[in-house]
Amino acid sequence: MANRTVRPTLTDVAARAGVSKSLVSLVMRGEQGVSPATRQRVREAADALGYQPDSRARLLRSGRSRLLGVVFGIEHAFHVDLVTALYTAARDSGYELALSAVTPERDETEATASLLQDRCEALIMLGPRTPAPALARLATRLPVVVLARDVRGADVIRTADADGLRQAVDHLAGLGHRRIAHIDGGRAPGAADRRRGYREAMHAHGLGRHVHIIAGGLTEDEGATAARTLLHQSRPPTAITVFNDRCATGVLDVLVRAGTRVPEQVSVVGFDDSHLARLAHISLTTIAQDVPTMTRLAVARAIERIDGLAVAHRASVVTPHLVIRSTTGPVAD
Amino acid sequence: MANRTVRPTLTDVAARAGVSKSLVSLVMRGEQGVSPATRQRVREAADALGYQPDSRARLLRSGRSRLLGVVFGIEHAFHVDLVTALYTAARDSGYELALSAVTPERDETEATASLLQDRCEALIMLGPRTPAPALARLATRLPVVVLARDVRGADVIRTADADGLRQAVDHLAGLGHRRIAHIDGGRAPGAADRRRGYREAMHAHGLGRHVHIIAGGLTEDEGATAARTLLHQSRPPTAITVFNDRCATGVLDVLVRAGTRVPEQVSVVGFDDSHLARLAHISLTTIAQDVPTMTRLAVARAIERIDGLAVAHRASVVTPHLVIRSTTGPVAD
DNA sequence: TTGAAAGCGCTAACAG
DNA sequence: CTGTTAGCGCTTTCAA
Repeated sequence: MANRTVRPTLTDVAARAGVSKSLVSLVMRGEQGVSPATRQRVREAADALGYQPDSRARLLRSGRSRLLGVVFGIEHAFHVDLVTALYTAARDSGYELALSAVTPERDETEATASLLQDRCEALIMLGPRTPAPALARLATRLPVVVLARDVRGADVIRTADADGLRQAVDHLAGLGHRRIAHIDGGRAPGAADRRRGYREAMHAHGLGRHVHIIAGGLTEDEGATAARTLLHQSRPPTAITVFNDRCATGVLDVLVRAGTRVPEQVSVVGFDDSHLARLAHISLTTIAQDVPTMTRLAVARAIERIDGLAVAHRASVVTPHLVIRSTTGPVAD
Repeated sequence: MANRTVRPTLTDVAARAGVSKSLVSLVMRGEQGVSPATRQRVREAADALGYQPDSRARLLRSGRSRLLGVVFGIEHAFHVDLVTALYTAARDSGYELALSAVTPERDETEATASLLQDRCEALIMLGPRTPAPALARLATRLPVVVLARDVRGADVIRTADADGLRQAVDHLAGLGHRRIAHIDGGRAPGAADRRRGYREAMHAHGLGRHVHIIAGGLTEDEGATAARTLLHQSRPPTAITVFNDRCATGVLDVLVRAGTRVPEQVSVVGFDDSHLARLAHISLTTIAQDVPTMTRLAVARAIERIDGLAVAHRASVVTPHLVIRSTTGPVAD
């Protein structure tokens, strides 16, 4: 046979402690109304047996799973930051997180389906790519909180993307930059708003004729490609705002390799303040999404809905803030 | 009340189809011995109600969870690659993956405990930091497969670390390099073997007196620090082997910023072949761990143990291979 | 081929 | 404070 030891059940513990199952149940859950002596004996019996409650049975009986499903893209640096913070946010909520990763070979549909089978009570989806109607349909079955994407028919927690880019442009303009470019995120969630924020801020600073948007993307490679395009121009920009940190990392790399000094010759601003930006050797000036607030809101919203509180789907917009590091400086002239 | 729809149960489907619960159960599991007509009616009823089996109840009854628990460090690039591959490896195994992340605020103990509560049938642990005795104790309770770390008392799937570094040194020596340094991984899993492999290979090439090991680590920042140390030496090496890709990325960055051309002046070799190494703008020569093989072995080993097949704990050592990209070249003189 | 009944490990009423 | 009972949604005998 296997080396698998049969796991002790609540009944085993009860037998060993010489009490009823109910008492053991109460003790294990830390409920009140058990004499200290009994509590003590039960604890000892449980420890001796190495008893661990079976969450499946527990949840089956109580009709709930106390599980919050999280769908995330495991290769996205920012999602990783969000998941990390979600664990913290959920810590004292009475709910556990059930992770389901989207990988190149495992799509969102699959990731979601497995969470549904686990009877998660709500879904928190990070930057989902699922079409809005499908998302809305899903939201009729269980509470769905969408993070980092704007969509109707579900609860949304997102960053004020346009405002973030405004802050970036304000910062650069304040440093004297005029030729400020934007490497965008294409069709990625939030990209349209960030483009708009950039454009509006440029106009607000009277830099309308310097508006310059280049196709980028979410990845390092896409950033690198865009940066090369920029370098080959007759009059390259003195500052670049980039869709996200990951993409900005690619941009930085190309600049440095080309011998362009950052920030002396070109300033670069990212977006997200993901762990990438904080790396000492990158030290990227960026627009920080307020991850603790966003994740706290996401968990709170999910629970509200589970409790049947919220009625209409709401969108919470969280303000980002500028974090100045080493990739921005005064314009050289 | 909440917008939560009560999920239909097997009983609901049975009622609607006008058959017994047993039949529905058989149909849902695709078992034989049900007339086509009945099968058809049950299918329709299930679809009409949007029925989805409750995995918890199913597993409770059958006494199994068919779950493989995975403990991983969400911030480690290589773990992310492994998790991605594990999903693929487990796809047709009849088991599902249950992910539990280790974060700065959620340690391995906590990550493991939640998996145990879910009654995972086996644990796959990626580069665990848990002390060997604790790991061995855990392995007496359920099958534990350790990936990317060598430890007694559990099943181990790991890369031939020393051999990997030998390949790196062979490659560099073949390019004419003599002053080859090694930035190590300190106490990280595998670091000792990689150090040893480096040292042995250097001696094998008659380069014993050039052996030069510098304290590094697993992260970009640690690599950057080590690289700076190296640059400040009177006679810097012409080639550097680095503990892993992540650390090598930090090394590269410092070199490039210092105006050192790679590979013209200094060659760099990483380890892992994580997605970082493949980024076009990094294009790091590296020692590739055979991720598909390792993950396939890990899943297979876990299942063997669950089935009670394997007896003694075994260590499977997978051979890595050199992937030549753009960070290595002939020595300049 | 189909159905009835038992029970997985646990919690929630309720009674003592 | 403690024990008894019933049953969560499902699978699994066992009979029909």
